[in-house]
Amino acid sequence: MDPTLDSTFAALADPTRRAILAMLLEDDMAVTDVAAPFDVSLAAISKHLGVLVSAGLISQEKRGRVNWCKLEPDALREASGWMQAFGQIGSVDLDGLERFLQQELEQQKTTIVTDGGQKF
Amino acid sequence: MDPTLDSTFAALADPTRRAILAMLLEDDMAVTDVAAPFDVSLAAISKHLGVLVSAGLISQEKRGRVNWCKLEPDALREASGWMQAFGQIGSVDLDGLERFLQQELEQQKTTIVTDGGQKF
DNA sequence: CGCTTATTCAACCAATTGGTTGACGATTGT
DNA sequence: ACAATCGTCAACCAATTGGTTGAATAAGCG
Repeated sequence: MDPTLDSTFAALADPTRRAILAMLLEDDMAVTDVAAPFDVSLAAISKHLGVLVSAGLISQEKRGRVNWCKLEPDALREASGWMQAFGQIGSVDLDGLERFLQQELEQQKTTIVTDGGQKF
Repeated sequence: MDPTLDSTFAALADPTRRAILAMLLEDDMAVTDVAAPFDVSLAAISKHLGVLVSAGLISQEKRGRVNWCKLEPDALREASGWMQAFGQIGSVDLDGLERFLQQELEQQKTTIVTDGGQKF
């Protein structure tokens, strides 16, 4: 609703929410399907999705009884722009980024599978 | 101490801490000088600086009785990369990234990494 | 040595966060 | 009509966060 830098960074600070974003990168998903790989309650995931909606990082559209979640990557632009102010970062190697992204996604899934839902 | 994406984003989620980082962009500063423009106690700023140190976004070096704060922009690199991976997907190479993710998923199904080292 | 400056520490407080469970409204299928 | 499914809501709980104040530590100064 009021996507600020605060809410964007706060939303990204949680690994479960970052994993959700990575999942939504591949396809729009129903809330239940988003929740499936995680070892927390559906209500907890519903809350996480609410945080992501508030930050403008995803949108939800209810069709029938299914609430579809859709990535809104534009919301990252403002936060990304803030970081560009720190010019020292330099240009980005996209291949490296993809590997990095994939690694985190994979680590999320691995943690979920092997860790029995411990806190990460 | 163990700068993760979690701690980096969490540190950036606070506007006071972002302002501190912007100040340190121009010069290294003593804690007292960092605190000067803010309308909160020195102890509060000291805590904020502690959060930034834990996230690896700054370092502190005590010379005499003055604790100098120095920006460490490297810590922003992986966070910035994570975000830009999303931000550029729509305009750049969504299909390519999806193929990459899918391919890597298949590859890593066999080599399950239980990396406790939490690099991200 | 004693005063002042610089900074952290410790205890406390209110608000927020991430999680739970159970009840509930709404939609779909038989 | 009835039951199952989808998802949110409300109440609760423990841990964390951002803030306070006051005492404590440490270093420079006259």
